[in-house]
Amino acid sequence: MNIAHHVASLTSIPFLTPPTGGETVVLTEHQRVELLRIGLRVRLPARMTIYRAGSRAQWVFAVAEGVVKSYRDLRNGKRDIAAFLFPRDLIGLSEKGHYVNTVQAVTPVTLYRFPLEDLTALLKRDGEMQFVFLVKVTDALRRSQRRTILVNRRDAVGRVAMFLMFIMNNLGRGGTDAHRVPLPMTRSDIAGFAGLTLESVSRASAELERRGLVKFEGRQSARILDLPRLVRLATAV
Amino acid sequence: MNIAHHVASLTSIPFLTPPTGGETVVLTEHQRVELLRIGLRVRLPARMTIYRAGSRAQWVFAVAEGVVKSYRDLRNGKRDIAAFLFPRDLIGLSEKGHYVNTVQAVTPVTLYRFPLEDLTALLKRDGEMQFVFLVKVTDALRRSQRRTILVNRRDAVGRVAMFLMFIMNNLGRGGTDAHRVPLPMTRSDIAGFAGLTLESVSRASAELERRGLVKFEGRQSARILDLPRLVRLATAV
DNA sequence: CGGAAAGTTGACTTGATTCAACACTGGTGG
DNA sequence: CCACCAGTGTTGAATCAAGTCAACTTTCCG
Repeated sequence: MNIAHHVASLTSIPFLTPPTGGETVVLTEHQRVELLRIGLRVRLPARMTIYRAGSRAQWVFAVAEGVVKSYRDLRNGKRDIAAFLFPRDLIGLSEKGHYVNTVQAVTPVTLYRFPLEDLTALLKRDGEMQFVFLVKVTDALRRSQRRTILVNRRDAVGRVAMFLMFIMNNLGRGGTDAHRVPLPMTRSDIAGFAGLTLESVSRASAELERRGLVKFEGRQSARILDLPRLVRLATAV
Repeated sequence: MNIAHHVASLTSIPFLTPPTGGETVVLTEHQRVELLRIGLRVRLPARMTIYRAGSRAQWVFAVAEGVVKSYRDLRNGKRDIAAFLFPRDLIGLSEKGHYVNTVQAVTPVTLYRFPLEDLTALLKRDGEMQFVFLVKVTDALRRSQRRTILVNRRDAVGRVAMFLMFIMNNLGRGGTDAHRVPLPMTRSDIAGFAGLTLESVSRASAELERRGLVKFEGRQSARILDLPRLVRLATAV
């Protein structure tokens, strides 16, 4: 696989409707080269911590392959999953020079690592490229808001349905089987993301299966049996 | 008041720790002028809708004065408050050319309105200015994530405490009385933001008052009586 | 002053959490 | 190769806090 490929394919939903509609590849060949000059490709095994909350923020990462989780451990012992990150997502959110979340590989991952200073310098120089990043962060903001809607729901079954839709929208491009949803994260991670306990996720999953909407195949994957009804349930709020 | 002042004072927490630490004014005189050339100052009364979810996204706004709420009406009749926006915040989040939330003035507001096309063109030309916007959106993302933590909490009292801290952090610069928290929004808005019902907000507020942490003075303002304990309660999660 | 909107309070319901016991899975070493 | 073990997930019963429904009060504004 071409090393440059994934950096090249940073895509996003622009502010302005693109002529074609939908997603677009937005980096030029030249920009790709510029990014690779300052970036380093890194491969990490599953479960590896990429950085910890509070540590000095030196890099921004772009996910090329795999799934990553971003979380915070709360005082009450719970773990709030701030986001799951997929190929083409950026990681490295910091505040006053320190990362705000801990980020960990869920699956084996390939990342591109950019020194923060070099990247900001490059972005300031190249307005078009920076715009790609701006759009990307805007997209992350939208997703964060959508997640809050998910967490605001009262019913566990609806939240899990919404979570499944969320994964489909992010890993759906897998191409193979449109009705198979990979679930590389643990139930505990799902619970943290959906604002539920692990037990509630388990019960809600069982309920979805009982209703014939979804079939869980092993713990790493689910099959959507009745997409329309699942969608209605997920958007019922 | 100088018309240019508020646009000029778009501030943010940069990726890189600024030399002085804390917030910084980041636009130069030249950039201010450029922005004002494409921007229009708008004053709106309280309750005025600035734009509706789903409508064509033509503008980006910067809040100069006042408080604004961004929300979505959900199918189940509830209203999810995505964010409260304060002076220096940007509004205009869109997806595929359409606004995702409805935005409404909570108090009388002054806004600067920028045509989306002109603004994007300007940003692409001026990498330094775009960086200010990038940082600002990054900041919004952080706040959105923090809000999710708030909503994830189980206890209503803690959520209201967290909400009060949130307002203090955003309107605290009012200067006058550090222990007075203005609450221009309705209880219903607070409920929507905190993921509670209006009744629960009412009861939680009463509880905070009973515990001697806060005194509600009318419905538009609260007085913090025991900040340390309130902070501990708000960060207990 | 009057009416509508906003907020409060109370009684009851509900569904997720909690606590606890049990089942499954994948990897390790005897 | 199998037995064991720890990590992960499931299921059940009881609890409890926020939601719901309803009556009432206060405030705001014409």
